[in-house]
Amino acid sequence: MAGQKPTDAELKILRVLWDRGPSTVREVFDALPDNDSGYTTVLKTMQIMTEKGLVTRDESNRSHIYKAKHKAEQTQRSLVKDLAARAFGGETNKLVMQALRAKKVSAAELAEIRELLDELEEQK
Amino acid sequence: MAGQKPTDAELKILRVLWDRGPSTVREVFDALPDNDSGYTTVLKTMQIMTEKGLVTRDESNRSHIYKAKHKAEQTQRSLVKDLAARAFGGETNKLVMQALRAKKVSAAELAEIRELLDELEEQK
DNA sequence: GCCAATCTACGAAGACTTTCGTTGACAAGT
DNA sequence: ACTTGTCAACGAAAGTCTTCGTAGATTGGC
Repeated sequence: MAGQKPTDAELKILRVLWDRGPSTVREVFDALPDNDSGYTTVLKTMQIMTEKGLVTRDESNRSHIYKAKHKAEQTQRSLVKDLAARAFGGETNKLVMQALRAKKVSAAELAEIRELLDELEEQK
Repeated sequence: MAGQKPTDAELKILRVLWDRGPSTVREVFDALPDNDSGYTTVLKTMQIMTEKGLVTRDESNRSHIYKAKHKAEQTQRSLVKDLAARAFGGETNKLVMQALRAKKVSAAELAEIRELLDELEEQK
């Protein structure tokens, strides 16, 4: 019941909706980085996302207003879980370590992660 | 030139090859958890992986011996990077934090992550 | 040598994703 | 009212992924 996994094109659209909040197709289209696909492509994809339940829409105006069904954090977390399962046999800690090595993380960000670690350890 | 992203079925096979080392199709097939696909399906997928350059194979015996082209860490890291880009706008630290919240990580694992943080900080 | 088992190779079917052209409804301006 | 522009809806095309049936080659046992 966690809602299914968005495809690449769907995820791009979700990211716009998370950023902007409820939006029309036109607004999403304009906000998409690197206009690599046409307006009707975006429209079609958003219609499919509605069928799948990834977004909801308000049809009371001519320009329908679309809204992401799940918060960014929820979807992101399930994507991370999915990758952990598929590529790391569920060993989330391995995923974390690879992520940390994959790209430079600033000192401030490292500190933030440390705080989270503290918090998680307190919960025991 | 980092080699492309493996699909779901391909990743399952790669995980077996990483575990077992160079293997025949039969060995991979037998090692696959939850035999959800037939022998020829696995064979076909591995042939495609050869074309794509995800694996190499030694054809000197009748049973060809397949080998993952890239090490687990390389592929895993690029998968993590890819997810960070697609779902987190490249903010790897956000991905790390979601991962840590997504699933319980044992105390020992937390400690391991702390060590890595120390190491990364020393590199400055 | 012959039969059965095992292997590679090929091709095609079905599902899913992404793409966009076209159509018809509606709106706004003149 | 007429024209122009914007919108949702539909359907079809192309690409990819996963599936497996079938065919042909090779090996091993009898």
